[in-house]
Amino acid sequence: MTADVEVRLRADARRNRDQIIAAAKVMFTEDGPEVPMEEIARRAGVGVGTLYRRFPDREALIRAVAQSNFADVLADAKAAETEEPTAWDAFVRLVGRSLALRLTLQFPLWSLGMWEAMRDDLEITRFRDEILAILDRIVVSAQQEGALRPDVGSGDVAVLVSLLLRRMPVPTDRVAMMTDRILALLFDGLRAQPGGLPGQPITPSDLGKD
Amino acid sequence: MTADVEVRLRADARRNRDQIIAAAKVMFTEDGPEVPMEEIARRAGVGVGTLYRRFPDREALIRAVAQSNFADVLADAKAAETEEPTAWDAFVRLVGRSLALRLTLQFPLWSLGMWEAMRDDLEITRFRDEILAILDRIVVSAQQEGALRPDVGSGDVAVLVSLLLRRMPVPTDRVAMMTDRILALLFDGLRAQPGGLPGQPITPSDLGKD
Amino acid sequence: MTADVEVRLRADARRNRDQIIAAAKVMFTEDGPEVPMEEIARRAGVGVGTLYRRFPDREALIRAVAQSNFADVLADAKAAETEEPTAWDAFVRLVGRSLALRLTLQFPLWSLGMWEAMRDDLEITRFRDEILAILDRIVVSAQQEGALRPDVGSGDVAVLVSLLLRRMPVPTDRVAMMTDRILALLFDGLRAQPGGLPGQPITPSDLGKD
Amino acid sequence: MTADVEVRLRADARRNRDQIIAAAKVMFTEDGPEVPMEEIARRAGVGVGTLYRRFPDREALIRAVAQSNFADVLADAKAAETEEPTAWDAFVRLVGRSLALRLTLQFPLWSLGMWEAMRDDLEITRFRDEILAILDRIVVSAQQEGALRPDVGSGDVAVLVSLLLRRMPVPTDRVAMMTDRILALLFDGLRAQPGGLPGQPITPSDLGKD
DNA sequence: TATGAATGAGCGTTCATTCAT
DNA sequence: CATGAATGAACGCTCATTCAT
Repeated sequence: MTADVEVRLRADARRNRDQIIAAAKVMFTEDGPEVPMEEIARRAGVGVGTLYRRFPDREALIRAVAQSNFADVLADAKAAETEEPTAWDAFVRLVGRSLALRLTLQFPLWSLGMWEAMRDDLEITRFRDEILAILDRIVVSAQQEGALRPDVGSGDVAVLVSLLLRRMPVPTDRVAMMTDRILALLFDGLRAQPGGLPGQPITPSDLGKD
Repeated sequence: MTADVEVRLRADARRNRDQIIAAAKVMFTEDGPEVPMEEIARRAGVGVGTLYRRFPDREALIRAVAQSNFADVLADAKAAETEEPTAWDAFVRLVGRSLALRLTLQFPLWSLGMWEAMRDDLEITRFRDEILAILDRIVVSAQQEGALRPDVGSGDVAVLVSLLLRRMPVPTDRVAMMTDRILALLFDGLRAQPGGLPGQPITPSDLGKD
Repeated sequence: MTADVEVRLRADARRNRDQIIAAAKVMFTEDGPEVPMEEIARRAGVGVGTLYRRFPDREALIRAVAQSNFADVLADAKAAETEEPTAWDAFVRLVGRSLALRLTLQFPLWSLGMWEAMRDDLEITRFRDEILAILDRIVVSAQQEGALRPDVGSGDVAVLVSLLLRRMPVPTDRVAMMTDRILALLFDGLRAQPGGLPGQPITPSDLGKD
Repeated sequence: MTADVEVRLRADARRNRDQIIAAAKVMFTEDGPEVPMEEIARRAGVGVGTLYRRFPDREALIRAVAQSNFADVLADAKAAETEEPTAWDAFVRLVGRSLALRLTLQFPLWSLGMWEAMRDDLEITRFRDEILAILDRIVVSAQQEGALRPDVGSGDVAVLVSLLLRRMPVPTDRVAMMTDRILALLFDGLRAQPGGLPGQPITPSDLGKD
């Protein structure tokens, strides 16, 4: 019974927490990392105080949102790896179709401070490492399949995608088509076999040392 | 004499204006679009009052900086078109080597409001149209040369580049190499002849309607 | 059975109340009258809600703490009066050695509002009157003994002590010695017989009219 | 002419600064160190922004007020030393009659943090050292005159006074008389020759090491 | 006209108090 | 009756913009 009460309480708190993160995810994505905390609270249907009870400051909230995003990406990556017939298919699905990936990647680009905050977050680091490990497996397999050019590393892919998948400030109805074309161009570039790329393939550990 | 005085004043004012824009260009690039106006003024060596005399508000200043950037890009584009032996070379130079282009492109991505402000600025629109016209000529020529795949439009290129050329939040010594590799991948994709891209080539007028 | 339960509850409640007051006493003394209520509750090992159930607001809690302090002082005063051989000894013990007195006296000095709150508290007033009555008896006796100068009233002593016995913001190891010296100076002043003090001796009833 | 303009500007700013400090002095004294900054600004007749332009944060303002207070005390101390016929007279005047001293002394008692902030302020330290040096001279002279007991140091006096001269939370009309009586008691204690005080005389350098 | 002082709205954050569980 | 989650008012501080000099 006591347990029951506590579970109920937790359920409530949990729901609030989730609502806050959901609201923050939307508002950060729409309005950038400086949206007034009060707006986030309003959108989540709670008071500011509640928001601050769960997340002591803005950075904590951002980290929580990032964790949530990374968790989604990890799920996507796992699904892509296990469900697709070829590594290239998995690659295309993960890079080209993961909405979670898109949302996640525009996050750390906000500012250097944010980048660092996220790098120091253990949870996020863990997610990131897992994701990169999966991506690395996919890249290597796709190269063994002969579908992906051999002179790229999974780090190249990560950088490329992180640069590419950001919100375009154009009317939304056009974004979809544009994005598809850009991705197609990108895949063509990644498939091409010819001459070498400059420098060395970028690996996950290159990124890790940032 | 009066004229003389006025001319002098104008020279002074001109210098102030230029210093302010130069300072703003640096600080916007380094610290984003929300740097305190007073910092910009300090860096320009003038008082805030002077800044506000020249640019009634932040948006006006941003527009002025953008104009200046676009003018630089236009100069780059003209030089590329006239000085390079082939259209493909001009294309690579403009897209891959124009620092002005890079700086310019990270600008309108700051926010939707900024994008709109710039679209409504007559001067900027003029620059932009000229730039896109040149880019379009280069693209068409490069396609006639057989160097550039025929199923892309100059709008594709503009979008691709605008997404690609942004500051990466990684240590600077690594950025150069990463950028080179990404650009090489991109050019390979653009060179590839194979199957079609989805949708229709994006043209300058597509972008104009945003 | 119901009675039993209620008695049990009362015992519980009583214990909670005591813990809260004990915690508050410590924290008010250490951190001043504005310590967050939640900290007090945490230290007392109860939830804020419980604290507020017992004490409707901060002032109520402060009054309760003050009552407790005054009760301790009264006990000290009674003990001093009955246990010491001479009135002067009782006087020195009460004024110079009563820790309860010291703690109590830094209390009402916090603010005028607090002072008034305490003056309007019937319980506190009763304690205070009893304490002052004892002090007055001691003062008169000590004067009859010839030990204490005749031109002071117990009110003088009360005022003097209330000003004197406050925490000094210096490293604690030095405080003890300083306090001893100050008290010795004070007692010398009180013992001295010479010329008159200005004004009239301050009596308990003078204080009562504040 | 330019100079003239600048002087005018400075005069304005100076006046604002002075008004802010004056207001802060009053409000800190009346309401403690946590009065809302906005109240201080209102009382000074300026906006919050102006206040923050001059004093980057609350601590800076407090330090400025303290400096001003200490400067006043120093002036009082100098006047007492030069104008009074005997060292004992100077002593009584400084300790017993300096309003500036009274106001100053309730300052550092607010909190440990404040005490430290003031100790790290070079300006304040300088004033303090000068004041203590004068007090020390006065104490020594008064002892040579035979008026002041020889077993106290100027540090004893400083501590005693700092404890003694604080606002009493009683109706103002009674404060004056009470204070006079307390001071008279104190002076009697200081004059008395009998037995020794415990510990060693407290010197300015003892205080300096706090 | 250039300056920088003044203003005040706005956001982050804390905490007293209330109330659902 | 205990708990601790939720609320929102209040205050610190920043900065865009205005305006006196």
